[in-house]
Amino acid sequence: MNSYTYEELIKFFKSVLKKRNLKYTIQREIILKILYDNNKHYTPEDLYIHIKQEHPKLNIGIATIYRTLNLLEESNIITSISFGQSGKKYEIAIKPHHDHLICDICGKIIEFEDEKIEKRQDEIAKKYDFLIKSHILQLHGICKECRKKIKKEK
Amino acid sequence: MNSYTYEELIKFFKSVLKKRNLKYTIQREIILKILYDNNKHYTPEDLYIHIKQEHPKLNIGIATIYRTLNLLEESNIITSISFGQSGKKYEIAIKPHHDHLICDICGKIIEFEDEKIEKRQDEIAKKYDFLIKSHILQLHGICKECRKKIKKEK
DNA sequence: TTGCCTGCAAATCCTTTGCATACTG
DNA sequence: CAGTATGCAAAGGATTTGCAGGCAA
Repeated sequence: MNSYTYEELIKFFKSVLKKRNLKYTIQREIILKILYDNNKHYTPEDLYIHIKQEHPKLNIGIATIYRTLNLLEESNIITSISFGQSGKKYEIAIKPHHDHLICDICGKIIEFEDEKIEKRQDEIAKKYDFLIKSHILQLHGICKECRKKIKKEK
Repeated sequence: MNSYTYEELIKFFKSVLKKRNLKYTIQREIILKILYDNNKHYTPEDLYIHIKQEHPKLNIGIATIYRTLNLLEESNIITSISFGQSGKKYEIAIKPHHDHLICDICGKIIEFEDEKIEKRQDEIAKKYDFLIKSHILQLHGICKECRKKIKKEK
């Protein structure tokens, strides 16, 4: 699948900014870079703390983070999601379609890709007359190693 | 659609209440009934407005709705989810697993169920020797109505 | 130089909490 | 009757906005 390099992503971001007569600032760059480099979900607060630590000389405000996240989300460069009690979390949207097996015990992530599922998704979209832009598929559970460990403990 | 009848659900709810020494009130009943009857995702505000209209004589407070939703979520009777700009939405949890088509423009959520995808997931899990406990499948994009709107605006 | 951006603080919105009264079991 | 639940209003958090100075194009 077509993964974006960081350079390609920046290029895309800059073209979005240009179209909307907006500017490329160091704050916007840093936020996007963190989200790109670390394949994790961040709350605005997470990002704020991360930036304070990594860039102590930069006196960033939380408002800038909110504004930037909203801008990136509108531009479909990042997406947000929230389940249960957890707050809203953001992650890069423009990435290859890596689906995930996630072990809820040890946190290990196994990536996979499956043609059959992708194809079936397209059929479903057609049925509902829906234009798919991206998708998220996560299978949560317990990996082989953790199941072994659990057995031993018993 | 729901695997539980309303009576079964109420019975389950009452047993939860009993265990925790809590009481079965008209407010709790109404909220659960709305979520059961209308197979939709509600924000607390949505529910508040709905109840004000359907039960004008009942002077319900928004705090009660929040408290009840938290109680129902803790009890795993409902679940919450939030995508994109939309706030947190609640729906009945005790029903067959289903996945989501999410319109990134208007925030509408279309639910679907697909045997083929579920089956394929099991095959993938077997391949990696992984025990699936749950999964998340979201197809993001633009719904029919929003595509129409966009066309008109051009 | 011309706006857009930023940090700050104030404002706003959403959710939770404290309290006195009402209700369930 | 005891103890929980409710509505109300106030408190608490999270997010947005207004503003004056700073910066990208």
